[in-house]
Amino acid sequence: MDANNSYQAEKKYYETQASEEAFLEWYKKQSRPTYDTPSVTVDMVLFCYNREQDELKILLIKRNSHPFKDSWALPGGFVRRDEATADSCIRETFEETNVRITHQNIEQLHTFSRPDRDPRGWVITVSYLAFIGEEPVKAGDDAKDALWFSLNRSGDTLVLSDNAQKDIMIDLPSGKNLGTEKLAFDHAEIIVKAFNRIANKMYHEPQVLRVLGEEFTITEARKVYAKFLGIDYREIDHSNFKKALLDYFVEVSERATGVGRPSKIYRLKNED
Amino acid sequence: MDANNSYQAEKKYYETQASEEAFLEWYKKQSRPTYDTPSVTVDMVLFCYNREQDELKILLIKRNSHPFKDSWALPGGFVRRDEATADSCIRETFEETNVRITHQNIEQLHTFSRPDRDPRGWVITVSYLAFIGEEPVKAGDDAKDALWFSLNRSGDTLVLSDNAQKDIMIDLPSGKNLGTEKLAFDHAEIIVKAFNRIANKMYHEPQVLRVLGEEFTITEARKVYAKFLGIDYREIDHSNFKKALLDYFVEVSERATGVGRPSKIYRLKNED
DNA sequence: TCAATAGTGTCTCTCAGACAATATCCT
DNA sequence: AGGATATTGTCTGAGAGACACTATTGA
Repeated sequence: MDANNSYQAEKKYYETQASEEAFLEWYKKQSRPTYDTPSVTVDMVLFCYNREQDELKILLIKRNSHPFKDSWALPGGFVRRDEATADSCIRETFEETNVRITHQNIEQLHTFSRPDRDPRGWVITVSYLAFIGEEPVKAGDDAKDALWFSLNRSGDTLVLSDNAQKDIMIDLPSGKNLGTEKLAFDHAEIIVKAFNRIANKMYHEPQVLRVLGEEFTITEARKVYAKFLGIDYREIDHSNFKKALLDYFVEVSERATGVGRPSKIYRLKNED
Repeated sequence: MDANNSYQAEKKYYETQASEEAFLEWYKKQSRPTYDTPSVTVDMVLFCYNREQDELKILLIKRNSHPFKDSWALPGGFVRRDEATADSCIRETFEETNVRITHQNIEQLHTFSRPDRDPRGWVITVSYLAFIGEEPVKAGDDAKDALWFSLNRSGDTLVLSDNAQKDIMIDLPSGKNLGTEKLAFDHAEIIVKAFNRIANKMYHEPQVLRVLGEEFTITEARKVYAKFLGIDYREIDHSNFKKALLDYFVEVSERATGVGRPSKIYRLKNED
């Protein structure tokens, strides 16, 4: 206790009496942690869209180690020293799934900190959101598998599906897993947060359309929006949709392939 | 190296071979930290409004210990084990300033993680935003002072002022301190983030009006909005303003005091 | 009665949404 | 030619913003 008292006195001296330089020098010499510190992880909610299948997709990995071994989870992992969390997120996504994201299309979502959200102990996670044109994935060392799951909204339920996998179902209002196949940690909640955020912002920040890659047609954009609204794309009027979003688009070229009148091709305007 | 190799083998065994129960038991016995972990703090951006002075205010504390001793800073501090960050934020705000916040009017803002944002080393901060009717403040043990600073927007500059203190100036586009009086850490950036967030959302999420306490008049609400727009409140048309926001209000009573026709009193409707 | 304050009403212009018409391609 | 797909154009009703008017109070 005496030792502790003298440590406290010393601490107080450096914190309040000494110069800032002296304080920092002293501080760095201390081995005892001033406070108990949590681990910090990042999680990435990454969306893409497949034109042929008309499917909105979300990237998941299968965990190959405890906890939640063999469960599906968002890509992510521990933040390293000298890394901003956005960088960790980009790095981990690449390591686990071989998908390269840039700072352009990454957006911070929310930080989840329930003290019991990780069975290993105290782990806080900073979640991110991004959109990318569909890319091949390849599970890295840290993951047993990596897969684009189709994501469909049916009323208040999100259904994540893949032919070879059991469906994962999430209740939108509560953010809870519904079926037997459960996502790791609180990742269902994170996905719901991302989904709602996108649906709310899409009409004034159409970054979602990056799932279509650089270029897209009005109808393709309608299809993507329809996925977030949980409706058929034909319920979104072509003319009105175009009027609402044309300010964010730049026309780049004319024709395309396929049946019917060729569509014009657009890009997203650069950041406002 | 041999010791380390065998540790790695053991780790791999528990992570990938053993049962989850066995893994967790093993995990909790480990003394060596699996990863280097950052400290995590919270910061609170708290706004209020003083009717007599017609001033929007923000709560700052004067730091009484290094680093940034004697600088003004947002209330906040280290997150403790078994605490969600929102709880830490409420606790620290109370400890440092004697102001009680509830979960009702607290909203997560952003997590700041630049690795060099704290001279002590690796510290990540989760920032929060809240509104409260004006309350007396009293500096706690951790702070040398606690004060409501008036906040005025003049073009692209935020000016934080108090009669007895030097003005603090922040450039809105860059989030940088302008004058000689500088805020601690990256707190200028956090305040700018909060300010912009409020200004963007005010017309469809008028939670800002909680700075007026429970009840308020249309004109009082206009005055608060004008502060965020950096204009005189008379530039906001009474009639149009009311039309735009009436859906979020409930009329509670009629008359008030003062010169002129008595105003009606409103409350915010409960959460949608 | 006048100035100050606040609430109510009106006019116009714009925009969102429903729907109709036209254009271009494939078979 | 006919069906499919996409673009362009029109009509209407609701809402935003400018502005004028009325109501209530204190001096």
